[in-house]
Amino acid sequence: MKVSPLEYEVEFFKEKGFTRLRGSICQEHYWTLNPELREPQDVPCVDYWFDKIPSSGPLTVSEARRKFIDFFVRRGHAEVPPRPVVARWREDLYLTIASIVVFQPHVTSGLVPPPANPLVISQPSIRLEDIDNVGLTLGRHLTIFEMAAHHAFNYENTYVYWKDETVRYAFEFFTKELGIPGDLIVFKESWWEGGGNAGPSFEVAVGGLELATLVFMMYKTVNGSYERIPMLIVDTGYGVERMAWFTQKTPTAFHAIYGDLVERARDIVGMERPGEELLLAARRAAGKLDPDSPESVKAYFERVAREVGEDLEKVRRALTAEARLYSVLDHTKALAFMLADGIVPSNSGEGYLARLVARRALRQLRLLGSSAGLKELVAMQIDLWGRDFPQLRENAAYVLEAVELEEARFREALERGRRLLERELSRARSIGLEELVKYYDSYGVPPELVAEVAKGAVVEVPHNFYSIVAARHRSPRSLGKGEAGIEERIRSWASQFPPTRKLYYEDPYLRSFSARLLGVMDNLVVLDSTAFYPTGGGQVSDVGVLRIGGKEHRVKGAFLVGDVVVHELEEKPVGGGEVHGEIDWERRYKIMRHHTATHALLGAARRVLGAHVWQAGAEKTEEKGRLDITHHKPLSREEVRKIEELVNSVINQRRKVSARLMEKGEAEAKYGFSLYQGGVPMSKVIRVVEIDGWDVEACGGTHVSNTGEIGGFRIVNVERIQDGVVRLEYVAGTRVSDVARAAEERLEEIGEMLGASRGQEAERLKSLLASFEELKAVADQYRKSWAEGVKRELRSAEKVGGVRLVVTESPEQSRERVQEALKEITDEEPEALVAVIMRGREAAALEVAAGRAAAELNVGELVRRAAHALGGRGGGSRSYGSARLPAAVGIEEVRRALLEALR
RNA sequence: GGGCCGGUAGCUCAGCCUGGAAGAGCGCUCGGUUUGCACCCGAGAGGUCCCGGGUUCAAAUCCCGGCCGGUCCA
Repeated sequence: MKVSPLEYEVEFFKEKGFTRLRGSICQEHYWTLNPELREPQDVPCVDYWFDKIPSSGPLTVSEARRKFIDFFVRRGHAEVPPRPVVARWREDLYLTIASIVVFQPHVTSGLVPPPANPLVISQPSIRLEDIDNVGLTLGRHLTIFEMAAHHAFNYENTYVYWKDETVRYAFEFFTKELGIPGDLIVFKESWWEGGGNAGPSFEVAVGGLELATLVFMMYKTVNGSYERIPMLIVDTGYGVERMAWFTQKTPTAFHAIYGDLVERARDIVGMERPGEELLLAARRAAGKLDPDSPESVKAYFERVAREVGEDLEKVRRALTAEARLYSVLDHTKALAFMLADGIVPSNSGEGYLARLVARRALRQLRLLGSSAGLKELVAMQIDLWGRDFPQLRENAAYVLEAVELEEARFREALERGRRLLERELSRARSIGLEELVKYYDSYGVPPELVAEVAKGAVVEVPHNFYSIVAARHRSPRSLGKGEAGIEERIRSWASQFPPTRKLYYEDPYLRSFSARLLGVMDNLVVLDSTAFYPTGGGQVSDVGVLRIGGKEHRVKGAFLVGDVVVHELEEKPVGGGEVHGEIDWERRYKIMRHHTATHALLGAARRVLGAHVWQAGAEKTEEKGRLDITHHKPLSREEVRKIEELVNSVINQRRKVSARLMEKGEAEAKYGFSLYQGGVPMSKVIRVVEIDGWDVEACGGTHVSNTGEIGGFRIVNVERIQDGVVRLEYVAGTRVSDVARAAEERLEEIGEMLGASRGQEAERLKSLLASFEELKAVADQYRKSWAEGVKRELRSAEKVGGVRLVVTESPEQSRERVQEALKEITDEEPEALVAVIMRGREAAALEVAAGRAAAELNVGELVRRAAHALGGRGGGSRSYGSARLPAAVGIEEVRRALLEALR
């Protein structure tokens, strides 16, 4: 888009005497007080030289954050606490990647007012797209960072502030709070786009380091063009870690962020400390380093080597090792935050992202030649950041256990891969690119490990290895989800009606009601109010009857289109006006019990297993409830029992269950994001269901009013349905009795089959098994004597063409048994040629085997010819054959055919 | 949610491409040898070839469907 220069003309610049210049290398426009600054002072146009720029004194990450927040609080901004790094309130994002994410989509779309306006926040954020560059750039790339931000939301009728004030704040903060000389601060003109929005922006850079981005969100992107949105949003992002780096002037950002943790981690890994000179030279050069370009990386190493007067290889090795150490620090911090916010590592969803980070950290450790584990490092991160982020300490036990488990899994995967690879190598094959990709993609073995195991037999690993892998995964775009497959025709018809009054919310115990008929299309009916609960939130819809025009119609179900409840009848009704409805109450009550039981169960599971337990799916029907929860390992019998007992005691405590509508922001502030167990409602007001002192969730279902009404609870099945997800199935209320009866009836049935009286089933089965063993032994005896008989017959049989032929019938119909017997006979009688007929109803099967002395015979061919002569088909190998013959074939007939074929 | 790999003895796996009597190593049991600890020799037990269907005279093997595990990517 062609951006008008007017977008960047700010009153403050004129007032202060800023000039607009254009860089000679980077060709971008920027605003400065100092025309001597020939470039916009940003990577990759200049070296880092911020260490030469004065500041008001070194700040830790924690201090820089505090300073920022206090500055804006003093200027009328309200402090908003940070959210989790897992974006639970977003359906389209796994991780919180910026502070603005906190306010999307509800605030930015204008649906919900912000918690304060203007506001200030410091939001821990995680971005994984640059994970491979972490470390090498000495801190420009991080997976986890804090984005400090002040936001202002300007509505059509409420103006807060816009560009001018935002730029003033930035200038004032950097000069007064950080002590940066104003003539070294550069505002580079830029354009920002993301999440469907766009707008002009300034990148604020000092001495090569970009310290902040000031975005003025004012467009939305529509098919590649821009449309003004009614809101004007000030979206800023100040890098807290960069402020710490800038003020501490340490060789790398990691030293500024982690302090002495860098050296402690170095000791754990067992690395030498590089000379200060090397790191300082690296920092100067890192400003122009483009980690995605092999040429730029090469030039970077060469320049550092030249400046410190060292051997290039030595420098490359030292800096690569440093980069690995730094990325281990970065990844262990990201992992601590991800796990503490409740991610369970798995092979899909956000769980996979945690696994990705853990495995990359482990790989870096391996490449450093260290056998150190992640656990100790993660524990150190919890220690370092736990004061500012208490969730780290609260969930430390789970975090460390999950880390340990991930490590074990990775080791197992590598072990498996190593065995496969060694086998492959023993077949003296060389390892090419194709194999490298296969080992990584299918078995999780990174290419450098393949190279290590395969030694010389491996091709070079291409630098774009991971994009080669990624290319294999490019899949056709998935279809847009659409609202659960409701036909467009129905959708547009239904949406013309006013919202249905939801009587099932006003009184979940309402069984019958009167309403006015608003519309009919085929068998679909819309009323002005209804007690029929429409399918949603994992709760199945009600069924029942509607009396329309004097005739009763069965209601098969109901569903929601927007705010309109659509009833699905068995046939099209006639007439209209007053309608009387009645729901199937027995069914509904069972569903309500299961639904409330689900909430009680989730509360119990979180208490027994930990706060990382989240609902991963649920269904409540008349028969049973089903709840999928995130958890990193299978539940023990003991844990299941504890959870069940806990739910039953909640039932006995007769806790109050209440549902009420709350302002979204208010509910979040009061209860946290564990509200959103079943997804995030896109509305200003949400319905909050609370079991007093036990569980609070945003939920649109119907519930009993007291846990006592659940009436009883029994977990009937537990299974692991996916890595990191455990499924619980359970029944409540009178269904407990149904399930108990069904179990009893099953036992009775078994008892009857066993002929055992009540309570004697196990004894009876034991003795039956004993007699079964006895019978098996007897059958073996018979088999043996049958085989002996065949052998006797063989010995007395006439020798024809070097073999003795016996044709006989088997009392058993099992191919396998006959083969077993034939094997024994032919092993013992080398000259044997034995044919066994097994007679079935439709056809007879023939099995023929020969002993060793009959080696020159081709049994398969023999059988093929004989079978053909007898009107069947057959074949086989040199020593064994089988055929299918007409059912009535006689022994003598078979003998003659075989003899015929023999000559 | 999708791609790729896999499921055979207690364990680790071969056999599958090219259909024809289910194998190896380790472990286990017994016997011998030895009496220095991953010793050697011999014998033996141990199988729903993941499940279901199809093709075929014949399926661990080929085809279809399902279940389970691993792994990479959204």
